Amino acid sequence: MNRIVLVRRGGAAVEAREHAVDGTVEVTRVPSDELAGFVADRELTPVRWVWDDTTRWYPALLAAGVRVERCADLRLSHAVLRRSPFVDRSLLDGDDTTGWDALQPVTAADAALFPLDDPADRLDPVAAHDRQQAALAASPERARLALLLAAESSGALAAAEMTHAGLPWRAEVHERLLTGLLGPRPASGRRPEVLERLLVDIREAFAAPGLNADSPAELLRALQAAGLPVGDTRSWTLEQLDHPGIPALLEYKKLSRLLQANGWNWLDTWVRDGRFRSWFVPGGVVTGRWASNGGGALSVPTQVRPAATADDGWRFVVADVAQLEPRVLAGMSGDTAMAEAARSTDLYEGMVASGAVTTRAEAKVGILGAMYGGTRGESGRMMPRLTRRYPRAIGLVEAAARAGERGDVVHTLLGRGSPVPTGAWAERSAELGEPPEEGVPREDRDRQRRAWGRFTRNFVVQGTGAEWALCWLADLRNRLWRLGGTGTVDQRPHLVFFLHDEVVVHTPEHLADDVVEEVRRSAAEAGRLLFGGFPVDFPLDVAVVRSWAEAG
DNA sequence: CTGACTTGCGCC
DNA sequence: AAAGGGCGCAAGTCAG
Repeated sequence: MNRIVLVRRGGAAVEAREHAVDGTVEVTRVPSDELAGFVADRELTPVRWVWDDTTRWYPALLAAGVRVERCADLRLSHAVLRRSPFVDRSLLDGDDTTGWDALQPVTAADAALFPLDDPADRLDPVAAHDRQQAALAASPERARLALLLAAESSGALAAAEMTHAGLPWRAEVHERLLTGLLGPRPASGRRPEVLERLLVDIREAFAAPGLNADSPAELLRALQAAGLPVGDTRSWTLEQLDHPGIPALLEYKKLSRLLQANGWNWLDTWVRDGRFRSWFVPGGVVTGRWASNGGGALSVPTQVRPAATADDGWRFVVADVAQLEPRVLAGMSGDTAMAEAARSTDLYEGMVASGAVTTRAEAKVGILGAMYGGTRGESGRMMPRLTRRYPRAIGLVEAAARAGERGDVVHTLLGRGSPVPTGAWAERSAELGEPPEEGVPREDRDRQRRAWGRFTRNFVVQGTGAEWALCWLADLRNRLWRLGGTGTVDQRPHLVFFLHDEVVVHTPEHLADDVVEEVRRSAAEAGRLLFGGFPVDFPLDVAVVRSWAEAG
């Protein structure tokens, strides 16, 4: 398949360098205002677009109604390759390597700034692409790495499309919900009346007339003055207390949180024209998970999800994977016993059925403890039994933890590397018998060492889970496009939300059943891509709904 | 005053 | 004795 490298040449033109499979290169100068038409034309036959950064190219193409099938995102690929233990990093060295290291994605908030002085314009995408291809070709694990890079780049396309489309959101539903819980929208700077009433009760109950319940420090002093033995003001802590003022305080905290995080200001800021508009940030987390920017898109509370409602004549298809990470762990470790338990729709029940544990609660706490490094209490007690039953799965996370504690780098199945640890505990000089850094007590260093081990333990599972999800998303994106017939991305079934192990597709109602089918097929395909013939299942919970709140 | 940090809580 | 991973966000707090 031909690759076309796009290079900005000032604001007015783009240079398109088409690399044919036989090695020849054809260079075309395209005026910027003709780029969308050029891309649309070349998309008629398979091609891979190579560009410095999807967030710098794709939004404008989408705005012009042009969708691309595949790309190579040099910024994201660079980030993966620079850290991968599968890569000879010296092959990536060039004059502008540090520039690629530092390159940040852009969001619409920056858009006004970046054409004038964009650091990306000081980078050479042609040379970077050559170096990346050479590094990939020289890797002993190039098949896995190539899959990771393709998935990462597809994710970048999906993210831009989701950002472009926005999540359907009915402001009037959201407002009704707020008014019902908090009272009418107050004047700016005032508390809603329900909060005011609760505050009166709280002040009275704790004999603290001027108390500002939004101040943790002030609140803590008031609680302690009332004789309550607390060291913080978390809801979970307060729930343990027996005091007549606590119910009102808990209610206040809950409603206050709703107001601050997803209240009227949130609506004003993030919802426009019936869409919640935030930015998905592929590769925003070291493990490979996505981050988000704006409106807290990764933590939309279930409380306000009723407002996420499909357009008239459309539906949401909401799908999530049950227990993604334990299944991924079974697959990547080749643990047949755990994979057997994963044959069940509920992996934890599968563990009970096999006799590994007695109750589902035990299974859950044990597995989560194994993946997060919890060794206290219940989950700690489960470990010997789990280790006997699932030696390869538990062995894999234990090895990752030990490697992290030594200061070593660990990697995901497809080769994403963990960061190199910094900090006094990780100084290699300590191993060479040199005195440890002044002023850092041994206990502190040991605690930091174990904390890093928990991070690397989780990294391998969370990161491989993110790879599975990326493959799922990438394959689903293409299947949805093929379902659609004609029209732009948001006129066909299209992704509107993605969060670690869950997707939401917005689709014309008559295609909803087809979308369900494609969601399932793409999940199966993701399993094949990562684990080949190894028999580990990824069952989905799928719902066709009008509102996001109806799912799950 | 701004900016950096802390606290607390939402999501997976 | 203590020992649970990853985020984003808003408000409060505090130093400069």
